[in-house]
Amino acid sequence: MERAKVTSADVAARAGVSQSAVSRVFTPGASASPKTVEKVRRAADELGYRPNVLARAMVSGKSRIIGLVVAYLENQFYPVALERLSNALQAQGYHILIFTATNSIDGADAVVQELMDYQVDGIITASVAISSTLADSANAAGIPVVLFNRGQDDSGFSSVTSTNFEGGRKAAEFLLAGGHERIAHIAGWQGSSTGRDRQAGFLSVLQRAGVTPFAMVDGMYKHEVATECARQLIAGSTRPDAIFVGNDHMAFAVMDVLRQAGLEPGKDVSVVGYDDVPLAGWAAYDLTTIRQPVNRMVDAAVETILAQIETPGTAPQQIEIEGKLILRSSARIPEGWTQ
Amino acid sequence: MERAKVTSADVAARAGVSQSAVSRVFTPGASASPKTVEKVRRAADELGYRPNVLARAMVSGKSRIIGLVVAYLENQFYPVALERLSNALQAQGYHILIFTATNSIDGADAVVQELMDYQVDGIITASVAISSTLADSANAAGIPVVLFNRGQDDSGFSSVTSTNFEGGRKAAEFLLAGGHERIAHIAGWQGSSTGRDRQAGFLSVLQRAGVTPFAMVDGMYKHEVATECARQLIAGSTRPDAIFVGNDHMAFAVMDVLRQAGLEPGKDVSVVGYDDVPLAGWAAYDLTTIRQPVNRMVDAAVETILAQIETPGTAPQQIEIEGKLILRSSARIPEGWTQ
DNA sequence: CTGAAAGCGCTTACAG
DNA sequence: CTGAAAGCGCTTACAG
Repeated sequence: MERAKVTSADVAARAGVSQSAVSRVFTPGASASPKTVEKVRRAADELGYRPNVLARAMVSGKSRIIGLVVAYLENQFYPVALERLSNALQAQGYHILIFTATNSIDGADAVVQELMDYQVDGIITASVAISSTLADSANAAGIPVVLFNRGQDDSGFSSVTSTNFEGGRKAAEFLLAGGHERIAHIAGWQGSSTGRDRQAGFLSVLQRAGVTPFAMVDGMYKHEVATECARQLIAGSTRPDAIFVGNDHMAFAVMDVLRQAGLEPGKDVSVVGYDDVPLAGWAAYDLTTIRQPVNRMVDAAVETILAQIETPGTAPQQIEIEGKLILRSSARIPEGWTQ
Repeated sequence: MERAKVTSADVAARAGVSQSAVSRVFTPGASASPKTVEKVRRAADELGYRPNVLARAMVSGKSRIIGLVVAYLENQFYPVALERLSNALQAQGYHILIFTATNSIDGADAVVQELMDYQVDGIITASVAISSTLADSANAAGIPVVLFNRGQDDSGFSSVTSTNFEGGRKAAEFLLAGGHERIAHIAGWQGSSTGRDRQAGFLSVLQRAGVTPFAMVDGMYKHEVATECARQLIAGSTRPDAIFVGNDHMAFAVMDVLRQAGLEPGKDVSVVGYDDVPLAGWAAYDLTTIRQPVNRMVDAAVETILAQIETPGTAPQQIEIEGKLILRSSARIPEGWTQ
């Protein structure tokens, strides 16, 4: 029962104008007399005509589609970012073609290649790195790429992150000021820039203070891995009195393990996370954490990618947005501590 | 520095064959001699050629794009579903064009219209209803629509839900069997079929048992609304001894409120949710809930939409998948209770 | 199996 | 402002 698609030619016939006239009426900025506009709009309404975006994309070379590669959707940070990203892009007349990837390099590559087959105007990768081969390929095709919440030095791409090194420092300073003596770190995935930077910032402060971390392991940004790490951390005869965890998602797992072992976060063991996802503010966790200002990060990503798309020649930029420490009850607050 | 796009004509020239030959080599099922295939593949590789999906879509009338409308991304149920949906569709060579919507009818309508402009092969709406006007329009265009986690009687669309009425019954039976006497219900949004069905099932059991609900309010599927509802529920001189909450996302808010008031879920007040999102299984909540088998729901949605796309004339179906009660510690378990 | 040609539904110079 | 025409990059009958 599929009604034949109505095209601009159908509208033209009904309105008694040329097909080009119809096109102009639907092209912002094109010129048409009020009378033509009127006739065309009426005919279009009667016929239920809407321009075929794909055809427009073919001839104009602009698809108004942004490819988005995401992973780690269990981590609340990403759905929240995705929602805002989609809204911001929709408001500008762009839409998101979404690809889910594993966190392996290969996974992202295959997916980005497919993205390019769709003639996307730009690509945003969230929490995913891509190979330099593919980087070259995107660059050659003139497709801007923005790395979201991940940096990649060699790529020549734009990136938007929080000040991860600085965030790691803040966590360490806070924990040190709290008088903790056995500070452990369950790090973010060491295969990612964010995991490495947070850890490096954290270590830099400890080192300058002459403190050796109680323990340091890679939590891989995975809930189950963090659970296992936390179990082992508290299994020995001496335990950490503080744990800096590479992101909130893992910190929740750590807090669950502590409580099940009868340890109270904030009292027996201080826990500091990274991100400040909504859940971190819920009473069940009330997690002290370094906030990644997701809204500002998204806005920056949108701004930079649109600039590169709409003003060819715009240079890629590496944007870092400061994150601040959010004090809650999961970690002891140093006497007289002021941000 | 944008290298000119390489087209099938470029490849043809280099391979010394016609443009049609190149097209055939890249069209699954088309005929080409081994020698042609060899020459074309080599030339394509050397040039870095990949078919333009948009051009293919235009002529074939198949975009291999599925439009997805989502909302409520803070509720963990949806990101989890989205991830699996995207993976399942990618595996079949389809991709998702994502639109975020508010939960208002108008929002979804505007968005679905835009989706159709992209010539999507099908539309999946998660947690969003669409108007009958738009339903007509999608039907007329022959675009299958699948409602995910939402039903809509009049639309003639496919839908995939869990057995919501039955789920509401189960919750009520469980709570009654547990000897609770003041059972409240913070319902899912009454503007949605899921919210209404769960409530109706719940009420049907209470009614047959001659029990009047202690209180019944609409939590709108919103965390903050549920927080407020819970506060009021426990503010009076008599309190509920059990609360059935329309989904897990709201149940978490309820548990937070109870604890902050010094009430222990599962002991002072039983809480039962709906969904069984991953967080429900984490120790901090350990929420008793009716599981919506998200994987099976997604698989059913994919199956039905692909059937309708690839075999025109396939009738829409309303699929209901059974959800079972998951026992955890947030609600008292009746003596000798067996599922 | 293969090439020449038409056509998918648009936008955009080009003349008028 | 407007129409005729070319062209975006493909697929697909149609002959051979």
